[in-house]
Amino acid sequence: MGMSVRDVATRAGVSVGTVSNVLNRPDKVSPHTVDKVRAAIDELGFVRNDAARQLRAGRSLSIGLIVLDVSNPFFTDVARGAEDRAAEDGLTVLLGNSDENEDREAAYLDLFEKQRVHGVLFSPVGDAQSRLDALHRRGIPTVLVDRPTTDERFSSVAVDDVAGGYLAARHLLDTGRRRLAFVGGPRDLHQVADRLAGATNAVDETADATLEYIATDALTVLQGRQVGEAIRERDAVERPDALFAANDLVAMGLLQALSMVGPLTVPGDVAIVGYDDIDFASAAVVPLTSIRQPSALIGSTAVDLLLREAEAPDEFERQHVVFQPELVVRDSTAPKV
Amino acid sequence: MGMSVRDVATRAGVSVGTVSNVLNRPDKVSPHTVDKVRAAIDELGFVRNDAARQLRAGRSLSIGLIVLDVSNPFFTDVARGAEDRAAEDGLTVLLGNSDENEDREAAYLDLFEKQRVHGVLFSPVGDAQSRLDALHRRGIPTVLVDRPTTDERFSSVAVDDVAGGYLAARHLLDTGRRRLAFVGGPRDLHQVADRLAGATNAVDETADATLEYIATDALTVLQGRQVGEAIRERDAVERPDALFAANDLVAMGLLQALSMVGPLTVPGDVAIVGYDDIDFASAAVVPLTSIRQPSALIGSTAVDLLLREAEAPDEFERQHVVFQPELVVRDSTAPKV
DNA sequence: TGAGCGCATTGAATCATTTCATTTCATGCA
DNA sequence: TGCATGAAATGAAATGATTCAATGCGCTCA
Repeated sequence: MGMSVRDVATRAGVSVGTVSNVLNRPDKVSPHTVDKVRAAIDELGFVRNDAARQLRAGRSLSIGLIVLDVSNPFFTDVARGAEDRAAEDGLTVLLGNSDENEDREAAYLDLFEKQRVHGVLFSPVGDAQSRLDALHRRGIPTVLVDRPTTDERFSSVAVDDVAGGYLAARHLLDTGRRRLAFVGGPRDLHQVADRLAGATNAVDETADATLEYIATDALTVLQGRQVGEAIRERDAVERPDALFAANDLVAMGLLQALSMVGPLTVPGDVAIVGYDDIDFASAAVVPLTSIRQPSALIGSTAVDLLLREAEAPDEFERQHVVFQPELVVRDSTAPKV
Repeated sequence: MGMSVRDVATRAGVSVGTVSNVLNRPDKVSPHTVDKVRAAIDELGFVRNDAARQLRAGRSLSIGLIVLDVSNPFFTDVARGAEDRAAEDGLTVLLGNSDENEDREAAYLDLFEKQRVHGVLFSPVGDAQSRLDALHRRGIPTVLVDRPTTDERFSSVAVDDVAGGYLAARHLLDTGRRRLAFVGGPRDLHQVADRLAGATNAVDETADATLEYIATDALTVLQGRQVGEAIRERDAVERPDALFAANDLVAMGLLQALSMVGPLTVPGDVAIVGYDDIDFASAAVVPLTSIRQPSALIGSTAVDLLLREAEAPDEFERQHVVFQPELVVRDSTAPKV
């Protein structure tokens, strides 16, 4: 228990400096000595103490990542991308789940600061201005994730939700639909606003097409089901022939309500497009057409920007990376027959 | 930047020892001095360096937690319970996602050891014998989560899956069903084996009841759908009138296949019980009866045992805590009319 | 007045690692 | 043989918070 470099040094008959060199720059040490030291490490079961390392180094070997919801596959994929990229530089990702709660978010930021992380990646709850100001004031490299910004103090990595909205609506129009409806809310979520804006752009290009906005209180299956039930009751002339849901959960609710009961069919009477391309989307009763985001790439890119900023905080130009989403076509939008 | 207790001490005109006392035992310091020191801390923006604290203390202020799948709501609830309990003792939970991958699991264990965590909570991948042996050899307090064991070297916190299986089957029998089928696999998952065993016990108590085992390769929606489609095609005499799925995802697949197409209804022709009571379960087309596990309680209890062991490693008697699951009745098992 | 008490404060030592200026030593070359 | 060279190894210093034995100080009471 509690073996230190000093114990290893004694055992191997060398100095502590040499043990440290074996650990960090084995090429600077003669092969014979390296062997002796490695043998001593094994015999004693020595495990490096990260705290001492970090104290000496002035900062930790980790990056903090705060997501809005760990159980959302989008964020777990982002985390995976970040971990893999960080591992390339021998760094670890500390994962915090804010659960859209500002107090939890603030608690994680405090923790990360005490831990002297290299920097923080995060998807802020609300506008988080005060917390962002504090991070900037303290000079902690910070990259905003899935949150477009023009703030020049921070880099950001996001996906073009306007383009995603356009893709979805364009696809519906291309497959012959004309009476579109966008389902989602609340409208002050930037994802909702942007996706709707993109859809609007596409509809505006097409003379005889219309787009209705149907608001929900949240992006959940239940909310989608309720909207779906309301739509089911409408007269045929009032009914949209295509629905674009702000995310896959809402889309699944719509699908359930429309296809379960009554005479309507998907995609026969109504086509549905979701957003996020979660696993459930392809496993739905009618496999769901959706918009896929390059989640892992978002994570790795964010780490990349973070490390570059951490290396040269003054010179590094903050960047705003925006990825393009991708349309994944499945049965729920097959053309009308 | 880089303010230390020394800077704070200078600013406040006191010694470093006093600053430390203000931080850790403010009642031992005169109120006037406390104010001076707090003011200096604010003015300088001093943030404690965890690495130095941990170095001195000999161990970190955290507990490691490794789960099989962060996106499974069961595990995020466990994590929440653990975090809350740990916070009571001023500790942090480092969350690692093994994703049922032994290499990732091993990497997290290494990390936690270098960090000198208080101990490790984990839900091992496979039998993990070698990793468990290593933890024991090094004297790292370890609590197994959601993994019943009789191993006297480790405490464990789990849910009685046999009882859960019994509850589910008993409920189906009580509501008048007689031809039961259990759907799930692979059978070497202890959850699958135990839940099936419990269901078998219940069926054995009832003279005219039968239980069929229908295997799946994994516990996913898709696998459930496939089984559901096969059942839909059976002749009425061959068809079960009640299905008990090894988890809610499988149950949802079954529900989709049975209730979407064809003449069968749920619960009219076939009743369905799931397991885990995930959010989706109550939002399904037919709200799903399910077995709920006290997930947060599992997490907090595990931390509890861990801390008691960490305090007195030699005296503390390892414990095997087993919680009882709970039946949550919804529409999918309404009695036959 | 001075001994005795207790609260408040001090600051050197400690934790484990890394770094780097210095030392050691073998080798090659004149 | 004497000297220069450079690779290898050394060990003291530094990182920042905490602890604890020692000290200071104000007060009471004889």
